[in-house]
Amino acid sequence: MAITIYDIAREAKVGIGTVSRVFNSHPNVTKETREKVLAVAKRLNYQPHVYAQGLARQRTNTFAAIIPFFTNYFFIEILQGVQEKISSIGFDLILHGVNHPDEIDESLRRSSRRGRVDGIIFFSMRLPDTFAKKWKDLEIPIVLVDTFHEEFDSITVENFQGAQTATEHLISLGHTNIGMITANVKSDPARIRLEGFRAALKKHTIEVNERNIIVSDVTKLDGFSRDAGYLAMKEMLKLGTSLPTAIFISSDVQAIGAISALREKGLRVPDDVAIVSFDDIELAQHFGLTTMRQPMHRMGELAVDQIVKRKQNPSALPIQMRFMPELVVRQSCGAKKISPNIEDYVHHKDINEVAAPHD
Amino acid sequence: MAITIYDIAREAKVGIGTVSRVFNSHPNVTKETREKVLAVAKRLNYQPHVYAQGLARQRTNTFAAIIPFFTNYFFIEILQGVQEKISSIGFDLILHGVNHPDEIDESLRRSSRRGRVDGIIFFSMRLPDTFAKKWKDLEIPIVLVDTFHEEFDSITVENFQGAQTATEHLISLGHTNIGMITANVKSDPARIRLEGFRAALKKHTIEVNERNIIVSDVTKLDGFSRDAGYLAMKEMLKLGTSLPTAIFISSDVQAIGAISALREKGLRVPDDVAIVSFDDIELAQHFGLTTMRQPMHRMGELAVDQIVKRKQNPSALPIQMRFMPELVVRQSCGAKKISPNIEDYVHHKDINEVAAPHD
DNA sequence: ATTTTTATTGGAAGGGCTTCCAAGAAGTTA
DNA sequence: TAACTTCTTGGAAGCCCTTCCAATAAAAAT
Repeated sequence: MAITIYDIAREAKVGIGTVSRVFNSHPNVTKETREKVLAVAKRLNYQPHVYAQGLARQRTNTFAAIIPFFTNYFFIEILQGVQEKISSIGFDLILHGVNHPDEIDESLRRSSRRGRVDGIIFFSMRLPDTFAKKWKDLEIPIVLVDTFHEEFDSITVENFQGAQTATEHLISLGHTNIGMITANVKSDPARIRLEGFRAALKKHTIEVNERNIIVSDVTKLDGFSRDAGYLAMKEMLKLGTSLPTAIFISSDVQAIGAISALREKGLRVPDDVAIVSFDDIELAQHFGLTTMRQPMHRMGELAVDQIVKRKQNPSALPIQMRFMPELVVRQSCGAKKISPNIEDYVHHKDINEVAAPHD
Repeated sequence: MAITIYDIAREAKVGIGTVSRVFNSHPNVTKETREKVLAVAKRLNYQPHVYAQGLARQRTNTFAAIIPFFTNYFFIEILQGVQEKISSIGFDLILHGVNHPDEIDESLRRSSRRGRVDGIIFFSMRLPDTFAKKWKDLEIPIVLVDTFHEEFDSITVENFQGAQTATEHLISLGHTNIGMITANVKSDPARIRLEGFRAALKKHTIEVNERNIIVSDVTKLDGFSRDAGYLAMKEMLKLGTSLPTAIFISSDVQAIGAISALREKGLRVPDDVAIVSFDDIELAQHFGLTTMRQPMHRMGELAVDQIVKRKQNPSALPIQMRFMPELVVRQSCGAKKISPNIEDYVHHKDINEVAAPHD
């Protein structure tokens, strides 16, 4: 049924080796032979069999991405970078969404099956120790994004510095009663951002009021979710009149949830409470969030680059790439805009009114 | 290096056929042999080679999803359903993000390479005619989601009815000066929703004022984007005092953009302009959008089911599944809330309020 | 005890490609 | 012209499985 190189070889009156060489751009094929073969291949509508190639070549031209399932826009934006880069080098992407921590092992196992993929990009979750131990036996490169393990290549963001910058921005706006809402500190980024927050206050000799720090104990997505943000803010609102005038929130999605909670109480952002968050997902713009931008798209691209490099040089020492997040000033922090450009203005209103049109 | 069934056969002192049978749960293997083989396999940490299996079995246990690249949350929510279902049946998912219409052909070609995938799920875009013609030569099942072609299985939503329901909801609230913002009518859903809108007005003998209809000519994502919605509303605002008091917008993302434009002019939703949109992406909740819900997650799952069925019965007539979208009443339409409890609104209400999509 | 049936097993063939080796053709050099 | 290189080519072997067939062993029936 399907056309194979044998069919082509027969029709073109050449050997299968020659046909193969033509398709692999091997230099030692005369122009005439090449053209003859290509003509026949085209006529028969030949398509190489990817699995047969994979088996013979001992590689798959496929990478796997293991991602905590995309309820979270942060991952999607990274994934975009991954996808674009991957298809630009002619590879395929196998996607593993992990809905529950238990599935991590299963995903890793499936992906690390011999000959399944040529590399794994592992996102945000803590790499299980069991895997780290076994890994040396496999020959598959793996790169971590938004998570860290000293034995592997990783691409992360300077969470500490970023948190510090965010907090200092609030300080620079004159706030002294500053709080923080953090995701579950079982997650490294959450924990480190909290440390950065503390450090910033300390640096400016502002006393840390522990009651101003709400640590989420939500486990789903490690608390990097709107719900978690909403709940945390509800909790913080119990502070009543001593509510902080400014809050650093460990992610944009949480900030969005937190804003909902504030709105419920009739509090306005930034007038009553100034907010700075982290990530700069696309939505941050809608909500006018001042936030620490992570170059997510770029991180995705780099992950692919790095895995390719790692394949070429498996024994090099693990590389750690860290990005410095960038402060993006919008409206939620209440900073004066130097240039009131329209786009930002648009979203300013959303924060206060549109999302809850009526109550 | 890598362990093969030959290694296991040797160690376990059995034949390779027996080893294979053990792993394929073939019934005719004695318990002792099976256990012996499994023990050795475990000891050697055997992993079957997926490509070799694929080659021998003539199938891949992999599906491809071809998706307009996910700037649009609508797709992501469908993709979640797809992913969950796919991994629940032990298959893998190859993801093709299409950033530009030109890439559609390339993606289809790659996916339809012999032996690459066992099925294709194709989203939202118009299937190229060239492919439709060639398709019969391939033996790969394909199912369309959110797009239609009479020769293929498809899963869509009743856009006409949905648009009509949405519009009638506005009519039922007493509006008579009703407008519509639609995405690019090159997209079928956009066009059909417009037709439904017209039909609803006609049915209630409200004259259609063409100036109240803004058709986006944005090509990116066929105008199903925030920017497109923003621009369209800017356009509509030129109507000045004769601005419609209610607007049906062909998607949630556009509605979000449109609301921004309204806010800019100091207009409030729903007080000044009532809005109903379409999709019910997760964000709709946040913006309090009254919208027509599409069961996206479910559509994703069904797509997988259907492709499995189609594999079993390739010659059956194409099946067309259509969901009736459901009106979800929130705030943007100005309808009275039954329970003004804002907490419910933020988190739980929508979930309980809306029945599961019917089959 | 003998024949028939059924359960288990080994391993060749085959799936479609790449790659290596050997051989023949063509081109160089002296 | 002879001896040596360099190109080009065909096809066997190998990648790792599944599956089928034939063979053997065990169980059942006579």
